[in-house]
Amino acid sequence: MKQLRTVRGVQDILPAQYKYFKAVVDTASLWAERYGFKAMSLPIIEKEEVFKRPLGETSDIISKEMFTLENRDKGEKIILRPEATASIARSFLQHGLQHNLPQKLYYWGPMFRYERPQKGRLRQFNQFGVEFLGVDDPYQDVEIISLGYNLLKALGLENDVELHINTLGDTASRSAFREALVTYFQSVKSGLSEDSLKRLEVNPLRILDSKNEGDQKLCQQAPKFDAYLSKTSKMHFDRVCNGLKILGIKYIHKSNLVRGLDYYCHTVFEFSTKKLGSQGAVLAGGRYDGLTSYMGGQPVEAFGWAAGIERLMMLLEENKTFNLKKERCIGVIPLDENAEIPCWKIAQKLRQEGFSVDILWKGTMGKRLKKLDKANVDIAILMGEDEQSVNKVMIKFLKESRQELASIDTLAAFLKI
RNA sequence: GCGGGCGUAGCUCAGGUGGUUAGAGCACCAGAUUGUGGCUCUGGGGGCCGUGGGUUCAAGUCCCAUCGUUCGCCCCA
Repeated sequence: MKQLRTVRGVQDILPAQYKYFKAVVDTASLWAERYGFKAMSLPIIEKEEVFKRPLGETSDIISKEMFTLENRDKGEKIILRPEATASIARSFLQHGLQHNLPQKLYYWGPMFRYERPQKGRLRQFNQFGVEFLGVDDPYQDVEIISLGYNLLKALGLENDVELHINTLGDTASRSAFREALVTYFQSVKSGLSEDSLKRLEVNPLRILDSKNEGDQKLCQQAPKFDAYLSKTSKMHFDRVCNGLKILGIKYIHKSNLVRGLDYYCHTVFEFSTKKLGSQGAVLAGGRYDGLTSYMGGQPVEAFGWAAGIERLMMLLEENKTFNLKKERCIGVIPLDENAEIPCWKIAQKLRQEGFSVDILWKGTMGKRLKKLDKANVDIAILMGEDEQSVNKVMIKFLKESRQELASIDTLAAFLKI
């Protein structure tokens, strides 16, 4: 029989890696809560419409990366969510959260995109995200970016990433600029690369960050966004930059930073790394004031970001400067049959006292100690005939190569020191 | 979706121009060690050489396809 394996582009995360995954989620949750965000959970399946308009029909995610399902009884189309910001907006409207602004929400969970797999790019991957709804002050943009910064710093990754920011302006500025770009690039169309010809149709702003040399040359002569930015857009962005300076967060203004999703406006940013090949973005987001109105609700100003948990996990694994929390754990070894039940009771009691305890029922003492040593366990508790006769156990401190007898009744107190 | 590299033991990898029973290190198991782990030594188990087809007297090795992975493009977390 053929060996069963995971489907393309998805992965198991075994305990050896999961500890890093958990470190990312725990650290991110901790920091989100320090900023006043509240956790919530969203479904993995949604109606297609939740994403279609907000992300844009022509976006890659909608046009070619959706996992679709059929809802059997109604024949309606269901999709596996490709991201969660639109889900948040849907949930926000569904439950009337706009009546209690602002809302600070965070979530994490799997997302699905039908892409060509690569290192750091999976078809099922996990994102951790925060969304701040009901705020228009540019300093709040900075506040949320600083949460991302603090998270990366807490993970010991601040030297692995760069912060890139840009503004997409308001709708009017952006469409004026877009028009100017289209006019310009139409006039030099013959010099554009094949990819950029497509971009000209789908997302002309994208031509600006083309890696093609010919495109880049043409871009030098292209209209500049600055000339089309409205006064308020400019002020917004200046204030964001100023806020970052106030908090001492280094950034690079990349005027060609564009997001592929329609719902973004004004500030967009990404923390990106060079250590993951072409999958550089580890934590990215921006402002999306119009998102709720795409769904038929009142417009609500909002700012948020999402981080790729697996990408951060990979950086963490490589970096090694991050200290994983390790609980002190104990292994209990009954040396003969008579010791089994007393040992079991001891283990139960210690667990109730808050210790992590494993019982090793079988094997020679040497084998069992060896197992504990390999598992990096701190303390072994041994009980054989000798100990039982005096109502004690042997406590072995594996890291310190010493052991001493301890009374069973006062064991928990003894170990807590 | 497009172009390139790579798939040999659980892991990391050797296996010139095709030629006996496919190797190493680490890991695993057992013993040296019948109440004491780490160190050392000795032995052992493990392989449809990713899969399918083809060329050949003969394929881990060459060819084709396919799947997976990886790098770049695209895109993105």
